[in-house]
Amino acid sequence: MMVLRFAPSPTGPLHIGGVRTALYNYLLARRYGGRFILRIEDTDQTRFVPGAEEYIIEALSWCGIVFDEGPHIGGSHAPYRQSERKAIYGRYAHQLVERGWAYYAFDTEEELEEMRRRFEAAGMVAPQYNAITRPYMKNSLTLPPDEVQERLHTQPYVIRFLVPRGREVRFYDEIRGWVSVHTKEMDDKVLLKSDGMPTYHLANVVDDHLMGVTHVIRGEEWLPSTPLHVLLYEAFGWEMPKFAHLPLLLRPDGGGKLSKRDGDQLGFPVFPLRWKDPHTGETSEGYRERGFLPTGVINYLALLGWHPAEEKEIFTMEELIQAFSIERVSKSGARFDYEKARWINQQHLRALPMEALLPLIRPLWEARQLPPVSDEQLTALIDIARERASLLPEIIEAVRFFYELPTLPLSPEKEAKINSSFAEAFPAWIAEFRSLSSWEAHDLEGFIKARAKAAGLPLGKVLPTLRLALTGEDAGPSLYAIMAVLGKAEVLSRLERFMSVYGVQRWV
RNA sequence: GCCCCGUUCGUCUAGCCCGGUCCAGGACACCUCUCUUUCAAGGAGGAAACAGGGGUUCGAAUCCCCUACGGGGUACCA
Repeated sequence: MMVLRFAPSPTGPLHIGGVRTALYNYLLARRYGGRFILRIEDTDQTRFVPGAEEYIIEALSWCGIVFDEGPHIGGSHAPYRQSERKAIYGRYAHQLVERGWAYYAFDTEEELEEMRRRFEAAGMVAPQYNAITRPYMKNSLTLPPDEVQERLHTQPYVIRFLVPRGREVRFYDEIRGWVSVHTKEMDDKVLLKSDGMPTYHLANVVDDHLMGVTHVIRGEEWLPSTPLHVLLYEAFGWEMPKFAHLPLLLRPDGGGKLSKRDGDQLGFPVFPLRWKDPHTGETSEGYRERGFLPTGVINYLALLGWHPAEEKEIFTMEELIQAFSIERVSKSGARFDYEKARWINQQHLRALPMEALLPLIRPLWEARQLPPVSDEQLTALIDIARERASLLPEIIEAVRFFYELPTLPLSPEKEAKINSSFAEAFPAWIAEFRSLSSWEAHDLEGFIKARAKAAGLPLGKVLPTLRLALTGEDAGPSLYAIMAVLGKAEVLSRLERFMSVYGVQRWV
């Protein structure tokens, strides 16, 4: 059975690139009826951020990405927080030492620093802990056995991987094909830190094995350390999962990968949900708060680096699951295009049935403390506005006329669009509106068209003035629909209000 | 510096593995026209790309090599 996992570290909010990684894992798991695990990689206790794990879970849940196992729901491989699995890694690390694949190292931070300085002075660019420098360091390979035993009991130590000499490590990446690296390019990475916690490399390999993970889909930043992971699988004698390294999400200006720190400095959110930094108190907006639909975000993200076999762009999650395949993921980094994300969201917004849209709009309406509206009224307003909205709040903005009287007098530019001959005829029109028996949009349209024709006025002169009088705007939804939702009394009152400012005398 | 990965319209990409059907297809954005009281939406059309150089071949976006550029990695971070 196929088993996939998403393994974020709770060092802050999950950014949009992380959501995409989770999504691809999820899609593949669902596509082949596999299991999907959430694992929290919190092995760096110094970087722990309160609330981050909860944020990650809520964000993915909002996106519609659901797990079969995880810290929030349990499962047969619990616990799912690496900090709670600490003892496991220690055992495996020592096992590697016994087998000769790893060794103890006692060098202090200062000694490591000193080593780097020395080798840099000798012309080395970025000295590493490897076959060349290792002999000069304090570790169980250079120190006499009794001293090693002594130090093991009296001072902190780490366990480092002993990179074998003279080997070409090859592995097949499902997206990139064969990748190979020579062990002379690798360094003796720390496997177990002096606080007893594992580093990512050890923890990820041990957990993936223990949890039966069959496919590791992660960001490209892990590609260079995959040879180490390959060697670890070999050292343990475990079967390797398949690897796929996703191209990175790049900043729109192309200058590097989209990072958490970019915040919404770029003019669009980089987080799924709003995040308030517990240390600085800074908040960053999320896609949810911007008014994106989760399906819209997911759809856009799916297309950022993956292309379906057919030329189709709008997908539901279910359709994505059916269409997804790792072979069609592209190799190169993708820049984030906020305009296209909006367009895709618009497509989803239009496809959303009213029953689903209404409960999304009502809380926004209420949060703005707008006048109370019945479901019928709100439905009518949404109907009027949804065609021209890409984001949820735009629906409310498009019906501003409903809850806000036009500002009179109008701006000079708008004033210039008032048709004087029609303004002159206003009193007569108002009287006739008042005597109308039906106030349905369709009937209003019929009446206005007929009445304009009779008066010899082109619609293009009548409607803009009427719109200005009723909404204070020179553009917007169908005027007949606007009149209908506004209701007869309100329309008449606004027309009279308009007349009181733009009375006939001004136009004679 | 070294190592790894990448490079098709402004952007996301199709095509590349299995050379000819590609004077390179789609989408967003842009421009024009159309519909419309207006703004959107819709419809029609347009401009817009194979990083450069060498090979291989009758023929290369597609295969090989080099160069350039971009990105990632190079921590007791993930």
